[in-house]
Amino acid sequence: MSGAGGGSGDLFAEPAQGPAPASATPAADLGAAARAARLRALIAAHDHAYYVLDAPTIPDAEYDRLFRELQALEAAHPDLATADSPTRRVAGRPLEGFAPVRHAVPMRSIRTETDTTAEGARAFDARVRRELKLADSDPPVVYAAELKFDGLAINLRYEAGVLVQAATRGDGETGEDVTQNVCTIRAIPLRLATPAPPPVLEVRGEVYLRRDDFEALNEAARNRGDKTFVNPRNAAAGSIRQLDPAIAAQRPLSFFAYGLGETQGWDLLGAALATHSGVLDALLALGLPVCHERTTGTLDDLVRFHTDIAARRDALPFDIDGVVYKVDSLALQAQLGFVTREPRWAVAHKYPPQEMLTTVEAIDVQVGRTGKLTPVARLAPVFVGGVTVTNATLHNANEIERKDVRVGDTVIVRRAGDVIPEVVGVLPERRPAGAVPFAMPHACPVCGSDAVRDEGEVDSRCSGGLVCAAQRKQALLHFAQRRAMDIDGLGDKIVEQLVDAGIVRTLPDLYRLGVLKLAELERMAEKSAANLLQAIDASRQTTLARFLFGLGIRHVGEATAKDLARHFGSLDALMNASVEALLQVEQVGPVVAESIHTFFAQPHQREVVEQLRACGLTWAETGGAREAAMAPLTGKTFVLTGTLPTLSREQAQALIEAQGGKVAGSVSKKTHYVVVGADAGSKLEKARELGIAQLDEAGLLGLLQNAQNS
DNA sequence: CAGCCTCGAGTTCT
DNA sequence: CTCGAGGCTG
Repeated sequence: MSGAGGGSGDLFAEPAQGPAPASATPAADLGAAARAARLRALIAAHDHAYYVLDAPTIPDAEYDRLFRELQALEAAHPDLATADSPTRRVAGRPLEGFAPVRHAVPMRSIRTETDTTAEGARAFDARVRRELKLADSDPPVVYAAELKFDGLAINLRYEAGVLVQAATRGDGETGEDVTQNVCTIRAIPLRLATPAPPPVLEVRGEVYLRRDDFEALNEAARNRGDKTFVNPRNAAAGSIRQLDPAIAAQRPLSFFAYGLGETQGWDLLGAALATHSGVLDALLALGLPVCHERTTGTLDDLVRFHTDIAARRDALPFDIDGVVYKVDSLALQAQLGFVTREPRWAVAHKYPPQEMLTTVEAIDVQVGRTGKLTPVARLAPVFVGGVTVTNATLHNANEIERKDVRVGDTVIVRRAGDVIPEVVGVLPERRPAGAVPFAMPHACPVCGSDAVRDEGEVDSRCSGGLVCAAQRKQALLHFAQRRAMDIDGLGDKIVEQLVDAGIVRTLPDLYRLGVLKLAELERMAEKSAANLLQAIDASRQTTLARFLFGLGIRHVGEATAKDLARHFGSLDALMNASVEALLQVEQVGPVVAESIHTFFAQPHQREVVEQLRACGLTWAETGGAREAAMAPLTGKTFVLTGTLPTLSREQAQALIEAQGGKVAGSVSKKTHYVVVGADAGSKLEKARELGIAQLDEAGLLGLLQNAQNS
């Protein structure tokens, strides 16, 4: 089916024409009426293409031009304005309140399956078969499965094909008239795309906000200093209940149709309407947006649908809170009927909620390796998205101020596609009396040194440096981590004790530990003490890059440490390098060069380095840049994706780097090769897009072999 | 100078 | 994984 305009082929290639002159003659009025009708059809067709088919047909500027021409025409000829004119989408006066609307057919809720696993579908199937008195030998029941959107349920009433009223669900019997606001939603056709519309057609569906539209909306609100919305659902509901339609018009709301209310003459439309899925197809043909994430089939298909959607839930462009199963045959639906107010032929099958309410019990301040003070919300434990959450970072003072999180507040916690819990927002109405705004401390909570927040910075930092026990602990943990010195068994619990007991104050102290000292610690039996000492001992033999990374110089991470090691070849060459010499290293600019130079200019740091060398730390040194330039893969950038058959990611990286190549984390134009393993994801797609050479493990090994021989 | 690309740093729970 | 900042490129 083509769009609302009726389907002539030149619809999208309308030549530009100016608005009709205001001082039109009666003859010109006839032209104006035809032109206005033409414009309405064009705009409706473009809206349909953009919002329903998701396939824009003209540039925004061109659309705006058509729209303004129609507005001008209708302003000049008020009698031309019609009920289905798209100009209705931006017009309208603020309301005093919403008029109640009694639903001709109640808007029922559907019961929720309690089992949240994919197997929950079986309980529904079993109930349906029992009600229908089907034997095991009878054929399987056919179902329709679709998404349960997290938005606001709306009833749209079309009379003779024109949208005349939109109402919220309310209590199911009586809702509110929100026609003006709903008219601003471009995805909703103001006129049905059929030459023979039924006398009455009520369409039910969900108004929602796409996640990206929600983010953009909040971003704009933030820039204006306005209050932001907590989640897309609240934003959608708030927009629909806006009294001023001009505001609602600016909210990028979307809509999906999923069912019917009252109908008159609808049954004349055809035989396809024997099933729920046929009804949805018919609604789509009438120009209404219907979500394409749906399926029909038997029980196994429902289970598969639930599993599939669960896996892709976070990647969907909008929030859902589950899936819905319906008996597809309308005849069977009628046979099943209702229990009290809920249909027996449908069930909502929800996923574990990704958002939950909890309370803030305290806001603590953590001190990081660089001295950064990070406020952390201690939460009453909540089970959200499959795990119990008790902590959530609040990032910095700006973030807290923006969300205005206070101790005692009830907050919404989310665990989105990433794993990391996040405080989404506060419910101000649940705030206890006397809750005070959070203030960042002006002294380090660990060592009491001044906490400084530089001009233009969002972070506060403890100025105590290594005097601060927190920073010392973090520095030790960083030094010991796998990608640095790789000291197995030196975790946060042990470091905590070592520092608090005053046994370890500096990095070299680690290498002077003995069994006797370790025996003083809790949870440190002979065996684990021996293991730890063994791990520390093994770490003496290392690489220059690991050692540099382990020192924790600001702005020197793993990649930069490798660049520095390759360029200078020896620690002494690096320690004595001038800022100018440091700037010669690739990826090192003024900020990084200054940071490195300052670090090694401090006698205290040079002392630490000397002591570490005296403790027996060694690594192979090279001739530096000139020698590195001889390596066969110098200047080549690789990206690893997926799982290789025999090599681990680390092994592959080491092999590439051994010959001067570099392994980057993401694919870009500058990538030379992408090494593709099993279950490769988005990186492979990107590589295809950019036409970058692909290697499998054998190809990589071949390349390395060739490079070595040449 | 703007926009792209990469790296560093911080974060939670099992 | 994500954000922000530093470095590089056109």
